[in-house]
Amino acid sequence: MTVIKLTNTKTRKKEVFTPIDADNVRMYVCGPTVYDRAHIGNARPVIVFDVLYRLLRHVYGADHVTYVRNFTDVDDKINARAEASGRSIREITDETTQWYLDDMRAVGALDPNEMPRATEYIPQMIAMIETLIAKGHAYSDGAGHVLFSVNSYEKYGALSGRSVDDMIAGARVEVADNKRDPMDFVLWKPSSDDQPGWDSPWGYGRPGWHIECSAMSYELLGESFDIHGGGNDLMFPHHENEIAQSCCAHGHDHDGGGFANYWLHNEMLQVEGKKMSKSLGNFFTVRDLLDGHDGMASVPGEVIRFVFLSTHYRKPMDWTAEKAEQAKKTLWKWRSFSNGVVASKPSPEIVKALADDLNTHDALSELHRLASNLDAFENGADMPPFDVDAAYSEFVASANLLGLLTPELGRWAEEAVDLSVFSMLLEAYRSRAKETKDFSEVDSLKSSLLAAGVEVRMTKDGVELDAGPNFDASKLEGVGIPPVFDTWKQGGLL
RNA sequence: GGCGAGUUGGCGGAGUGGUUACGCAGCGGAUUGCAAAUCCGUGUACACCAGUUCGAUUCUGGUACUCGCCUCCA
Repeated sequence: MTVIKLTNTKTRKKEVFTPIDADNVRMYVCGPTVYDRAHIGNARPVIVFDVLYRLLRHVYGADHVTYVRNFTDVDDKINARAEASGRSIREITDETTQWYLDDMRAVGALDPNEMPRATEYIPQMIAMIETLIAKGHAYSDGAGHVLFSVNSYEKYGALSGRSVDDMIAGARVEVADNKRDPMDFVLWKPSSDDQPGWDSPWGYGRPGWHIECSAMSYELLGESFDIHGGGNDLMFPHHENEIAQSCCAHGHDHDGGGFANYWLHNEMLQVEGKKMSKSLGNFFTVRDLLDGHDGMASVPGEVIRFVFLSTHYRKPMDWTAEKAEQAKKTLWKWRSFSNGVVASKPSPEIVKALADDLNTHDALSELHRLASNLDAFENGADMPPFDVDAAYSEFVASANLLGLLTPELGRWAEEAVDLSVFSMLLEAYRSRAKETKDFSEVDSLKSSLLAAGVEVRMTKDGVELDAGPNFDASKLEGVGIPPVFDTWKQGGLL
């Protein structure tokens, strides 16, 4: 069995991963609040944990992993969006949820096994809040709010390495009259008539932010499970609060045990070296990239995925157009010679790289090695004999483990372009030039083709033209086909 | 102010107590009418200052700089 090592935020160390139950490895990842299109930063945890999901399925078996990623469909940002647009909340959350699924599938993310919506787990949240009150970890302020008492949980702050005293000293906490401690956070809050709400023991209201993940993970994965993931911006307060709620609700208020054993956090994403923000004009959504935006060419989902995988998940990642361009060229080439190959088993080296704390970059390096080996073979390099078919199959299987070179993501590279007219013309010019030694016509046509993104290869056997990754058919419109060409064609000279 | 991360060759980006990362770009050669593609060869990097060590880019301490979180933004 492959040994997987993961960096656990809880211990700040890379640890050997041992599941609670190898027959059912359980992972929970915090999903989106559905009020708008996912920006490219949102895609990072999705891709990172998708790779982990694929690795776990590879190691423990596809039917022995349960991956849960929620949709937060009750939130004040959604309320604000509904009010501003005049549309209903449900309309907005349904639409945004579908967008999210479409966009994440477009970057090659498998659907998790469960995708619970927060609003379908309100009774479970209320039950958990009642338990917390009964155990003395939460209190009602009598005005419709229920708050979690951070002082009732001595390990509060352990995940993010903060103490309650430090944070209060930081003076960034909101002071409110109804809190026993400034760090106490809301489990339940009252709703007005025009806000979404549910009846509860504390009146008509809605849940606070953190309780949903505690309630849904408990419901779907149990009191204890293996992995909990998310962006590192969620470490505090969201994950800290989840831990406090869950541990206290399930009798682990003194040891901090139970709940998730391994906490994984991905680093943030930047764009061209800067934090993505609307004011800098470098803010864009996954859909913007997929469809093309602001005059920029569209970026295939597979290319987005490749770029993300080229940086380790615990390091800040910089999205640049340059990286996307390089990734596109690489994938184009890999696709061109692996087209139609049936995947077998991934290379042990790829599995090893991923098992070492998801070293996706190292896995890509290994993929490069496998690819260049095949490439060298294709080009007739002098090399020791090997099982060529097996090598192709292993290459594709290895890429598949990373979610690359899958059939679903291949459409962008499959546009068949008929360039036969141009290759015949080029061939004709060339044979004539060989007689006359005047290559100007050949060179002129060649430059036009190159400018349009066509790969031109002339060998002694003939001319070969292929549309490259940046092929632009419109640039070929101006290339003249001389009338004599038709004559040749009709005369059977070509 | 508190917590945390990072600083690697032209660029991107892994990794390691002593030996080649890898990719892209570059350079030389083969090949080509010229190219492209491909093949062969090529670069000796690890912020700074101390310390530990036979030996540190890799461990320890410090300095500088960058960045993230502490604002229901992944």
